[in-house]
Amino acid sequence: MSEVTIRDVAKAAGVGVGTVSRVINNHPSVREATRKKVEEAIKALNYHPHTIARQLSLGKTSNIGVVAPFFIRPASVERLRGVETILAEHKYDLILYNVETKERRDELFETLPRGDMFDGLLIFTLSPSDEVAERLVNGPIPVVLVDASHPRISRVIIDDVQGGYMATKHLIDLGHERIAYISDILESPFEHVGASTLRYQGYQQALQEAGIPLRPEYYRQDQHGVLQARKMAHDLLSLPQPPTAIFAASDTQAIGVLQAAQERGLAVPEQLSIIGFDDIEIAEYLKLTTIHQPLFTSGVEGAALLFQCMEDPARRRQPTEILLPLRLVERATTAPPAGM
Amino acid sequence: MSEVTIRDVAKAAGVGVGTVSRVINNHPSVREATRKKVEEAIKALNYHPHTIARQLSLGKTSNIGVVAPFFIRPASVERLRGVETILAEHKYDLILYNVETKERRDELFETLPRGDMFDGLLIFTLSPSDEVAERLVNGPIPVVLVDASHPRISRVIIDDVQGGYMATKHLIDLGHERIAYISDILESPFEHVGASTLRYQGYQQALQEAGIPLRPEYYRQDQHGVLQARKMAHDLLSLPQPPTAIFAASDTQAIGVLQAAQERGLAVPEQLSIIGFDDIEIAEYLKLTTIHQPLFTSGVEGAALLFQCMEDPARRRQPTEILLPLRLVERATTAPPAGM
DNA sequence: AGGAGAGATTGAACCGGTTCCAAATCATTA
DNA sequence: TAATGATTTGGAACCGGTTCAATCTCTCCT
Repeated sequence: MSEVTIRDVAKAAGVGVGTVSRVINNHPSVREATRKKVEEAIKALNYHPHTIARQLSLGKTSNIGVVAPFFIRPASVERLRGVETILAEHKYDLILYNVETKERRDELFETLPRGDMFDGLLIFTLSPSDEVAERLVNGPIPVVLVDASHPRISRVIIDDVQGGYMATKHLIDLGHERIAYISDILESPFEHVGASTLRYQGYQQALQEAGIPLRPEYYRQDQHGVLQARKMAHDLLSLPQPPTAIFAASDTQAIGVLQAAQERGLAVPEQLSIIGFDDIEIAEYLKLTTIHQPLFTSGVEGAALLFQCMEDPARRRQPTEILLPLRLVERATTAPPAGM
Repeated sequence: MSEVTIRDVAKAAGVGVGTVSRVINNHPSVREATRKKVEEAIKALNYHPHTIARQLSLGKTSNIGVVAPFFIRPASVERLRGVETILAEHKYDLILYNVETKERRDELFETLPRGDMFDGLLIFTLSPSDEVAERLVNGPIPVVLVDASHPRISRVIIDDVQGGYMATKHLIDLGHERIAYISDILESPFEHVGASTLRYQGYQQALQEAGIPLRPEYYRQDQHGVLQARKMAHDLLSLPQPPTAIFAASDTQAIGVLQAAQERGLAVPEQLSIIGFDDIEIAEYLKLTTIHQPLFTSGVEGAALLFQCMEDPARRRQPTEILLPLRLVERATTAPPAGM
């Protein structure tokens, strides 16, 4: 089918290949008559330039790569959507690398920095080790982290410690003292690295500030997911002295907590307050109180920053940090504890 | 940085480029001693083959393209996840084309069939016109449709008419007669082409079969989205004789209906039955009765079929149709109408 | 030792674009 | 009309791989 090459067009139009190339890239120095001749030949042969060949000789791909762990999670999807809007503006295509295992992550961190398939790389949520960061910095293409961090690489992040603090403080201000925290696994160097841990720090800070002692039994961790969160909530609520409020490290996990409360016939927020994190779309419908983080915006900013780095290599030397604001969104799942 | 080419390696190892190439692709006829020499040179120079150059000379990209309208919708995301599992097995990468406007769709349908960026193309939800289909069939790479249809192209689909029928029949069997249907815009030749229309046909069929007259005021359409659905539900429930059951063409829209019911203080399912379509993840948490369609599986099957077509070009001549089963999932949002 | 045949190796040609130097054409002016 | 300079144009060389025909090296056998 489309085995028509630029040389075929040149022959058909009776010109040289250079001229055809110039017409395609509408370079100014082509006489009008010639241009027309070539354009006709192109149409007649139904010629379309071969993208890969073009990329090779240009040394530019017009693709950007995105590494997204669990891109099915609502948060990743929202970010991706943000990225997409910027890419569309720049006429860039998106190569998506999903990551669901540690092995896959390592494989990608090994191969991607060569960056011969794209002109820029966006990494979501996975904070690189010093060694990987080193490779990324020295690699041929710019990299921007979104929801992940490393001092040597430009990044778009939120202050997770502050987020954890805000959520916990909100519960304390309502009068709660028995406040639990559930999250995905902190030690996992893999998923959502750091975020849960940092939020936990914020949680601890707020408690300490209020003079509320930390109770180890009020902290649970498990794989991310509604089901696991539901299980953890049940465990917490079965304690001799159950918490009056639960802070879940993500809205998805908060849904599991809501579910558990419902199953136990506990009224929310009268008997149990629940606060999430992220403010994903469905949180509004569920009337879930949560900490809003600008997910869509993080994608937009990350992509925009990446394009800046691509245009101006100098920016790569001096990593930029964009810190996005958090906001408490009070809906209907938090209230003062029973009896206040 | 990585400007090391295969010729540099050849020189360093004191062999010809052909030999280096053979080592890279571990072709058998290389003597052990030579192989070792080359491998050392590769390591010493930190050489990595240039993907794009490889693709050009091989005429193969190891990418597959996916066109997904509104890939942020939970249904698209689930499908994508299915696709991803198959790609990972085959070591293929994923180039994602999001579509949110008619212009973008047309642009993609114009440029993608050339298929020089990938070895196979998956199109979600957008049924091609005869003209586009013609181009796809004659194009250089195989194409598979998922949740979209054209007689000349292999596809993975569900029976939307039957789905509409099942949902409506369920409500009728419960005793409902005042059954409304809401959907996204039928005439839109663009989004979710056909599905809503076909489900509407199933709805009509079921009503007719039960001898229930069709009431035009019980059918509403608007852009896809929770908010729009909520508005439509309010309109329906404000009618002098409001419906006792609402069938929403997607779970997302069903959420809007749930919201409206809640706002009006209508008990679900006692005063209003609601049934959705898709069975997205959150439907379970919401206890939404719905028609389950195998979203994840559709991605898996679509990708698998595509790989078959890529391996065996003969399969392209004879388009395959894979019809996935639908299933009614009864949860807690449907019940007999009040007073039965 | 000489020769046949299998196996290993080389490097030019190719994939399909872009670029750039040199050559050709055109327009302008003396 | 010839000379001069500005525009256009042609096409070889290049991007970095793979491939294949030709050549070189071994082994093994008589």
